[in-house]
Amino acid sequence: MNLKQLSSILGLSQTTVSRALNGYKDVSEATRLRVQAAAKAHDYRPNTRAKSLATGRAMAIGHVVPRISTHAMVNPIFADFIAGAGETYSDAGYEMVISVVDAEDEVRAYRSIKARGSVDGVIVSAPRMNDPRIALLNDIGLPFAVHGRASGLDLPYSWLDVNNRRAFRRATEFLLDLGHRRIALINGIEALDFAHRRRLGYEEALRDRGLAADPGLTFQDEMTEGYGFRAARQLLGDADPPTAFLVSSIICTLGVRRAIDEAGLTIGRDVSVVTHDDQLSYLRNDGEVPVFTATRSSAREAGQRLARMLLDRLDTPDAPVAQQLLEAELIIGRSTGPAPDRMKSR
Amino acid sequence: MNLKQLSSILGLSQTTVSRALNGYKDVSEATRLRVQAAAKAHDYRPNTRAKSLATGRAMAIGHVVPRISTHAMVNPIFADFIAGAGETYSDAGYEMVISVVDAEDEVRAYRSIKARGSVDGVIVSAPRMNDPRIALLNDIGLPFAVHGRASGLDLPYSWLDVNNRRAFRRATEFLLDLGHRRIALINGIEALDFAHRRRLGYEEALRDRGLAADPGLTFQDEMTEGYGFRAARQLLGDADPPTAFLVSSIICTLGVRRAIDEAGLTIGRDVSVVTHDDQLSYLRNDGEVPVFTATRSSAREAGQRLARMLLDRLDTPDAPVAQQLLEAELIIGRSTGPAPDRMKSR
DNA sequence: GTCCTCCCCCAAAGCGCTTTGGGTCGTGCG
DNA sequence: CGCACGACCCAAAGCGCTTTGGGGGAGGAC
Repeated sequence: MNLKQLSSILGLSQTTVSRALNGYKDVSEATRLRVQAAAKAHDYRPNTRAKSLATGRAMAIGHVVPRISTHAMVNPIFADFIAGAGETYSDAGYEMVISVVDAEDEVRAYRSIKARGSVDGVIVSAPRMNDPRIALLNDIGLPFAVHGRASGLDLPYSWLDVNNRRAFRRATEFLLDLGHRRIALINGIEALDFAHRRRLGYEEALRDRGLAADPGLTFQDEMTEGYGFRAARQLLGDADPPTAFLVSSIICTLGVRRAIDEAGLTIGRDVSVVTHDDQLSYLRNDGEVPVFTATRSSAREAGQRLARMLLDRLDTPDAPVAQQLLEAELIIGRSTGPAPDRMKSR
Repeated sequence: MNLKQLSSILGLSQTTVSRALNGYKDVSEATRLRVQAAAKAHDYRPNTRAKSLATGRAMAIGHVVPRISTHAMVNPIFADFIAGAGETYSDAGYEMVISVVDAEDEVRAYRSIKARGSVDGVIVSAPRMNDPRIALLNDIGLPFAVHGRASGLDLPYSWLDVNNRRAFRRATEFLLDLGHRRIALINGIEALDFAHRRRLGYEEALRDRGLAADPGLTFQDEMTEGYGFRAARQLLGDADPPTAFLVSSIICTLGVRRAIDEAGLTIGRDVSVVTHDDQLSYLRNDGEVPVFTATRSSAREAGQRLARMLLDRLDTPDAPVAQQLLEAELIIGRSTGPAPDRMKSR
């Protein structure tokens, strides 16, 4: 069923039917109702491709996910984030298109997306420091919004970020208040902006107490369970092991917990752990008393909000860029306790 | 830069330029090269919307993810699966569009997808027993391929599945061989086909040894960490607790491990655990000796293969439906050992 | 009666591409 | 020489929609 058929059934012109369905003024209430009824009866939906060709709007938002040819990684946070964004899109009548592109030529990919015109805008994920994509997108005029920020750029652009620096600063202070002095940081890859900011927060808190960050206590890598395990195992085998771990992802934290268990230590008593918790739906860290003390911020909600932000931008392209900084809550769970050293020294 | 502009620059007709770029016969090698060079120089890409309107092919595949309004869940397996599929699409010049739809009216959603014509086919995930979507898609003539199967239907359709029954049968036999008699099954929701089949495999293995499945030992739910924890905690508190756990997802297994740890038991000695392992990229269960004994099958690879299957189907719609049954490997890790009861009884 | 407004409605152009159905050469063959 | 046939190329139609730019008719004001 297409417009032509529908309008001939109704004995009206395509113009009138189109206007009736799209809520234009120039059509009597009576015919509008008649058209709507017929559309529903025949289950008519305008063909997306034709519609977007005519209007110039694709009614779709792109998400570009880089494919690292060497090491195939799918961030589980991505799933929750996507789900949140997807809900917003679907409510607004938009579709979500995901392009998997070789990380090597992301630039080409964005140009191509623009030229092919299959989306109205894109969400940029996992910005690096001085991320070149932002300038590029500004250049080619493809609307976008960034999940995170890019330190070092002073271009204006729309973003939504968690206050990673403050969150990790608070988490570190919390551990310091408990008497911990050797605090390990199991971070994400620090070329990524969020990880960089988390380290800044960690270092600030230490510095404020007159402590220097021990480079031997900080790790950075792709935030897998295995990485968490290996880093923690190594640290716990040291001559002067940390009494607390600050971990960038709950996935990673699972590995840290495994290493602690294997070392025969008890979490929350012998060793404290604070994690960042993106509230992944399959890995909830909640309940009356959560398992892990955590800086908490919902990836799904971030997806919803950022999608909204981009859609608003498409509606009013001339509005100033929007920026949202979300604060992570510090949730006290059962994985933290007073530093054991301190108790001995009493 | 569009076709019109490009062809006027070249002093050729749009027809010729189009044919040159699309590899048609009717154009001399000289002009073809000239056209290709110009296209590259001006970074020309045909507009997707116009192209698909003209050809009738959207060059996109849809994935429909249901949104459960009450309980928002994002299966982390989905992320890996999607990533695999996305790679295949991108290599084939296809895009992936994800529609988040209210679970209540999935039927309407599929009809709408067909009518709007924004994709050439869809992947159906998480089929239930007698899943109505399959007949529906056959009816409306939207090409599709299913990740899993739907017990109870004898329609022909394309699918790719893991041999869940055999995998869980083998896993159960493995535990039985170790002397375990009380084996808990921490399953997914058994209205979903894969979970149903896993239970069948579990029951078959028990029956073959003359054992009846104890209903008190089997659980089913959304496969979260929390569910695994609660189920295992409850079971371990029983008067006659199981000596082994068979778990449907590694996420769930993390919760089971937590419960076992909290009960002061040692995994692989006091309690054995076998899990299904989808080889999630952030939760690898590998290394020389994996942590968990597992039935292993890659979600990402499934995505790649199923995508390929659907694309092939689009190319040759009249070919018979394709079906692939993958076998899961049984990987022996450190989470299993002889049943403790048996040792006592020596 | 005439003119002007509204109110509804429509024909046709246009979005950027593919594809049909010719055209125009030049060449080889009888 | 004339004809058939390839090899190249092109104009125009068409994909299904939106939108421009009217146009007819009813009603009100003069």
